[in-house]
Amino acid sequence: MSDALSRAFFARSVHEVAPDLIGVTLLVDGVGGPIVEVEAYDPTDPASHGYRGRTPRNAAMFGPPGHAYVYRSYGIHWCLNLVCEGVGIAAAVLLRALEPTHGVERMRERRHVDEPRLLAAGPGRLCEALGVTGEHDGRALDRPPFVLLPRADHPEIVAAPRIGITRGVEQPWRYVLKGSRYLSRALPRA
DNA sequence: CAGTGGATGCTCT
DNA sequence: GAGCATCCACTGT
Repeated sequence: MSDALSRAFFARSVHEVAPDLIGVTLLVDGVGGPIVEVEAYDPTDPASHGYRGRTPRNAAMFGPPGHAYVYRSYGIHWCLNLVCEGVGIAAAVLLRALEPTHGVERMRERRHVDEPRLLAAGPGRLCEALGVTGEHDGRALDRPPFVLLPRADHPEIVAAPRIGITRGVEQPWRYVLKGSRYLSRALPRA
């Protein structure tokens, strides 16, 4: 097994970190797998929660890099971001999907679904499968329950427009593992 | 398959 | 009071 990702990994622009996260294995209490889909949200981005300044909800986004930012979506789901850049700068990468490889049985129980394809394909599903909740907001990513393992090989990555937003729609800041069966949605046709 | 609408809670205007 | 970085069930082809 390799060493965990260094803190310096996250102290960079989201536009560098986001594609670098594709293929990185995320585990929460031993449950998870390789990340196959993410979205970048930078400080100048009107679609970002941090765009209008710091609030109680988005405080973790402005905190030190290498920490989690977890928020509630549509009153029902949790969504997990990995904070980048530096203190006082709102920058984070939203995790949208991963390939279930570790603790698959646990994911099935939490999701009440059998098909591997539907276990962690989508930001809300990913959090439910891994047991991520608001309790994880602001927690360091290099300490339990989180584990992040570097990828072995450089994967083929495709950029596309982001999903579910109304502003900043033209930015191709969604990154996916090419050919993955575990995406939240298929890539738009070229 | 595509499209629609409801659930549900919190933040910010 | 509006608007969500969503998911699921249900409708109609």
